[in-house]
Amino acid sequence: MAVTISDVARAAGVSRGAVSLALNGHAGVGNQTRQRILNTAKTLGWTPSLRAKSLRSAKAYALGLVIAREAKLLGSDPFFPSFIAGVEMTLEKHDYTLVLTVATEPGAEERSYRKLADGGRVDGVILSDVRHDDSRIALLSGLGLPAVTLNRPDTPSPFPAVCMDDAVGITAAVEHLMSLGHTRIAHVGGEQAYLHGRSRRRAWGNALTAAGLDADLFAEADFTAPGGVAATARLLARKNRPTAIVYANDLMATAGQSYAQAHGLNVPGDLSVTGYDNAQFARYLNPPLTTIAADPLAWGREAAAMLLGQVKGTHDGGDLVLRPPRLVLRGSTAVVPKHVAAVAEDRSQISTAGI
Amino acid sequence: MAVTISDVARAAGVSRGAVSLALNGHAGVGNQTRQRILNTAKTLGWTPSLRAKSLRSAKAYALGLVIAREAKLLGSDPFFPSFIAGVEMTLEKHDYTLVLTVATEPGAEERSYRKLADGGRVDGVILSDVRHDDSRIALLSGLGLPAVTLNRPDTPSPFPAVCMDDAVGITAAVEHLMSLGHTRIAHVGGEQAYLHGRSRRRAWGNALTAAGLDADLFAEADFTAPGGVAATARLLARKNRPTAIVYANDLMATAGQSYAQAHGLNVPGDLSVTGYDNAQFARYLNPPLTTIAADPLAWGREAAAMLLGQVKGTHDGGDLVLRPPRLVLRGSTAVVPKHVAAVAEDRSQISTAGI
DNA sequence: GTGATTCACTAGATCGATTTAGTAGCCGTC
DNA sequence: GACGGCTACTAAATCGATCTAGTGAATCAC
Repeated sequence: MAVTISDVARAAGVSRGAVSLALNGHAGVGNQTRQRILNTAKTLGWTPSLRAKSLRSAKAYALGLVIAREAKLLGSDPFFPSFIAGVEMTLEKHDYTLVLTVATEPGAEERSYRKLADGGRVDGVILSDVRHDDSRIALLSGLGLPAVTLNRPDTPSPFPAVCMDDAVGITAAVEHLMSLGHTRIAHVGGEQAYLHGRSRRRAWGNALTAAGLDADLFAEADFTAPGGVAATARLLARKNRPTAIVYANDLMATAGQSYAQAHGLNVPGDLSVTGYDNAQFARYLNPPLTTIAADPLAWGREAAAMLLGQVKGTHDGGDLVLRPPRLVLRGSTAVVPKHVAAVAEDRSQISTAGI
Repeated sequence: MAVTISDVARAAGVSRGAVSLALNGHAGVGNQTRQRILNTAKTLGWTPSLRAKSLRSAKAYALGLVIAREAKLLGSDPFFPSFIAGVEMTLEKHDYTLVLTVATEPGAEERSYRKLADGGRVDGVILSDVRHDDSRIALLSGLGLPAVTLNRPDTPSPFPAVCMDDAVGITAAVEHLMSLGHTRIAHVGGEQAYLHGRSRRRAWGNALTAAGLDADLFAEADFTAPGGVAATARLLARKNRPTAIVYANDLMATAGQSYAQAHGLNVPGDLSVTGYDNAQFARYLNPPLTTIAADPLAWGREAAAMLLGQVKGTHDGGDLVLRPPRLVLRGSTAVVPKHVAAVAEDRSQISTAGI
């Protein structure tokens, strides 16, 4: 920090320009002079000032991530920490760092993006938790800030996307439950304002209708444990209660499973349950939770790589599709209870007869 | 970004210096000139270039946090996301941002600190997960980087600390268990290289010996679920198995409880269990987990505030002690099983007689 | 009424690196 | 031996803000 390029120049008896050329491996200095400069730089313990570099090159050497979450919800989200670890895996190979902003209040999100963009604190941002008709797309293109989105927005977006299809996992979960004889399969979804809330619901609905079943047992929640409890309570209070519930994340599944057990239902004997995320605690629940394992680490790694490419102008602009999450079978799913199966059998005969 | 202070100066018909004075509210420009400058700046949409400011003021306007964790462990830690949210609560009020680095490999940690310090990317760092004889203290003072530590290191440290005493909660947990009649109370600790691993163990031991009980049922683990399982297995395999286990975090408690149940033990009927962290899922376990609720949000908020004070030279150098975590009673703890209580009674009589 | 002081403002240096334009010296060539 | 072309380097501008020194004009004191 204290030692600058001028100090090196003086010590080596050359001009600042020569030092710059030597240190950056550019042509224009003779070999012995270059060596002398390199040696003195090393001896003096010179390190480049990122601040000077930034000003000169009009680059921040940093990428941004804005997380919009209520503060108290953040601790229970298994996604972001792993995702960020993935981002770092890419960044540590380059001379970039991650600037993280948490927007805990609704209005704070836009302010956060402006804060990152205005002063030129970052060279680009990763857009996560994409929402239906997401206003941030327009905001960022207005700000002229390069970006990469996690999954493709449902509005026209100038930014490339790194995609991980959550439909595949949900479809697998529903099909798994159907193969166990379930016909009344409910879904507790996250906020439908989020694209991943929507796509999970859609996948659930499609899998059911493709099998000729009704997709009517839906309850919207908010990805939180209390929300999961409330949604589960609504579903179980129905006259035609589900025999299986596909939750949009592990936290809601955990809370829902706990609620069902507290009300005398055996899981999976009376009710099968699946989650999403494969949180580490999920396999230690009682029963262990059948869930869907995504790969947030890879997602972070690739998103950062794509954004770097975007910033450096080497990215071609195309989307990248990652390997989809896979179903992890554990003890929270089992064959449909016999008496229910019998009833379902009756019904299906009746409905078949009715056609 | 495109519009600079020179543009404003030209448009307002004054010098760059005058614009700077006006925009920063310094004396030296007349009132009407100041207004004119402010207006033109607003009209042109000028925002200060953080890069130029940084170079000029030799400040980064950013604080750093290095998280050293294996990538796959990060998703299950309820501490950091909340902690970071707390840090942001403080930073968003100032013109600072958080630069986050994740060091997933052992050697990467020092590199991370150097990366933050060398280029002058941050003005200070928060030192978390303080270890016994922590080498980072010397590293950071060598680098001349201001810092704040979470809890006071056990080596002389020039940095102020924000402290949250985890002994209080553990002591409360042990006393709670003793009040339920337990005498064979084990502890599954985290790595003893961490100060919070040590202090929790010490608190457990002290509480037991203060009550005249032996603190011999200790098993070291690593804060992970598999580690919790292994440690629990070792404890339960002892001839004189514990009737209660105090775990150093919720994840290990969850895994341990699950292991005990899988091996035919009723929790809390045969074995009482307590955790630490009050992770959101903990109250939805079966049974709900008795645990210790810290306040990582407040910790982050105060640590950031202290570091900012440190950086700006307004901090007095003293430590700050936050309110200690509190015990949250749930269903995983209950009175000691009768037959065990009888045996314990016998023993205590014998040992008393032996004195 | 003259010297001192204050006010409002400007010119230019500065932070640390990169880059452009230019120069001195050397070699080769016709 | 004059010129072109090359290498190895230097001086100075540049990025965008801030800070220092200084200037001209107005005001004040005695």
